Amino acid sequence: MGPGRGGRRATLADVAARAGVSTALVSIVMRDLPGASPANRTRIWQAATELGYRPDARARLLRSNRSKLIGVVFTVEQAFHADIVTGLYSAADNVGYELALSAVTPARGEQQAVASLLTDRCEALVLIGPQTPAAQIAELASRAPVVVLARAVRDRAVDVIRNDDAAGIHQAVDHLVAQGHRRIAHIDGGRAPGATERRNAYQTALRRHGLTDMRLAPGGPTEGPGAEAARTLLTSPRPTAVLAFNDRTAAGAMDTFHRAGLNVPADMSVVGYDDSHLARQTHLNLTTVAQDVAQMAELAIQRAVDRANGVTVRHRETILQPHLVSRETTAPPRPNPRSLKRA
Amino acid sequence: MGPGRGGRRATLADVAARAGVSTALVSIVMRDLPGASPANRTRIWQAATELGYRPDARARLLRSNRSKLIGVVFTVEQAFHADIVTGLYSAADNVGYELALSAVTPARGEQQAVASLLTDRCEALVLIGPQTPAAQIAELASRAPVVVLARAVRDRAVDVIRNDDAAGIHQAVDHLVAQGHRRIAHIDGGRAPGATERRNAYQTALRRHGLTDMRLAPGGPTEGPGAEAARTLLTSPRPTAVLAFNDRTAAGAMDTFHRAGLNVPADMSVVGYDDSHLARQTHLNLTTVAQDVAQMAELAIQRAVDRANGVTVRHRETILQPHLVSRETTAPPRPNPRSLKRA
DNA sequence: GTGAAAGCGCTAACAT
DNA sequence: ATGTTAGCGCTTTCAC
Repeated sequence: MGPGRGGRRATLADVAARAGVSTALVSIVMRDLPGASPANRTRIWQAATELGYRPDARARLLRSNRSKLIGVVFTVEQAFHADIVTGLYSAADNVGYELALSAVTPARGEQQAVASLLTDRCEALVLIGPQTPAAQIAELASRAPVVVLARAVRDRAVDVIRNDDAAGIHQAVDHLVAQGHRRIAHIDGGRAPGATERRNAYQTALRRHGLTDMRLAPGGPTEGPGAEAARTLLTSPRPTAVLAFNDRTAAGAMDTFHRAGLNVPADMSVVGYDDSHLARQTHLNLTTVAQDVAQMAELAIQRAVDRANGVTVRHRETILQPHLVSRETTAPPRPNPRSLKRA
Repeated sequence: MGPGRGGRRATLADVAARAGVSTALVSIVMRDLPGASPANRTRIWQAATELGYRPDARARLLRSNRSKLIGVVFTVEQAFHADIVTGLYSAADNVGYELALSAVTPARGEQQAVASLLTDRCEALVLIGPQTPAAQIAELASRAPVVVLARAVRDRAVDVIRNDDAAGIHQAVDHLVAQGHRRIAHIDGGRAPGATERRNAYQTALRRHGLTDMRLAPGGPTEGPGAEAARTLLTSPRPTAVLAFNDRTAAGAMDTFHRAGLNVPADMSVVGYDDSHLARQTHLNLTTVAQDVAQMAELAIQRAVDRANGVTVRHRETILQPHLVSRETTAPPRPNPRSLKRA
């Protein structure tokens, strides 16, 4: 039975000794490189298995001076970040890289998360929706290639992959207007990355449709602020549709509406943003603006690897087109009793 | 200005050369060990800063043959896991360890997550709510100390930190019964870790109160199943209270109730489990059974470090007492509408 | 196809 | 207080 855990972990040398070959040969076999006879291949694999040998990542990387590691900074509570991390894993795997995850928690800032990644000798860093000021991110970029995901950072030194917030919001507004909505409110994301872009786009979009009845409610990127902001929208004249900063904001808002006895979408349409796994939950079934997470992840890894290998990259900023996913939280408004009276 | 990124990263030797001292001395200073003159300390720090020097974790750990690394396997979409990870970071920090995070995603199994941690030479592994069969976990434990969090695993080889599910459920039931509820349903967690324990405890607890009117709805650990299960509870005779497997299940159920025009808690009381950050969201404000996450995290790290250092640990399984947090989703049932008949 | 030997960047003994 | 030296486990020439 297995190696137990009493003694030292098995090393390359142990395997070599047991197989009666040199360490160099074992190294070749373990990495599946050409240059070893089939006979030795099997013999070495067997010895390795018997000893429960696992290569030591530290030593390997120290020697080859390539960590094949991409550092990822994400916020542990953000559902959308989780979706992206999922995508990053597959993308990295495809190009032979590993991910080093470093979480931002209420007690662990982005600085700290980044510092540990640097110590790990990541070849590049991917920051998901970072809150760090652009100047600091730029400075970081002088130490390692940096790819920023889901946030706009205008700096020549950092790569950015993000979605076209304006386009997404416009699609959402177009959708609502096409259904006949005229009073469309927006619950914004406060200081969250992308909030400003979406807020501005909301205003532009309404104007473009000749709608002057704007209703902007200060919100935030989570359910709580969404629910609270929604309460302020209950007062007459109530909007017939709400565009939320993201899916979580939307979920919070819907909760408020349901509690107030409103039916979504009959009495109130709601649109989210992100198409996170939350939106797809059958009980929410939220109409939302989808960012192509898989593609974002793929591009981010691609970019990170290219930079790490000194490939010259042309576009520092890649802006992806989002698309509306129409589910069941939007519908034409039903005639408002008060406007009927007026008519 | 900084080091730029054209050349090699600075090494200990570079710093030593620049400061005009030996590498050993630099090593001492970088680790803040006693044994260097204040004069050299400042000189070395300055040289290091000028060169933008960062110690290489790999080399350091390779040499000292202690990785000071605790591997953590978690599921990226689970809110409760996120809470635990947050706690683990602080706990590890307190004892001078780092965390190596390895996520389980829809496309990346627990096996794979564990394998990468093993390659990283983590001194111990913490598995959060793993789904892996006990036998495999036991086998893993022969390769490295393993601490399992939030799941029962009866095996001499692995440490377990979990909460007393039975006690938690009993508290919840006691709370509801004290408020006057007699028809209490349970939406279970399906095959999720802890689901069986909670389901059994529900039945025991009701019996203990002489309540024979059980209503067990098959659910799951997320909102979707919770919402769906709740629909089956709407039929008469409706329960007056629902005990959900966890907070997410509860959130899904509440959503269904609100849509059905029920008021929580007036028409239906709801209790969750975990006291995840979700439960604390002001819009939910969920009565729930709280596991002390900080303490779980602390104990897990403690245990992991002890094992890694060969300390003999007495209790392989530590069972924490949860406690009920009474918020605003529970209240005494109001008289059955059928008897009031629209009064 | 295979092996010997020289490091990767660092720490830990042991000198001085 | 400071320097010298020998590796940690691995990959990579460069011989054979």
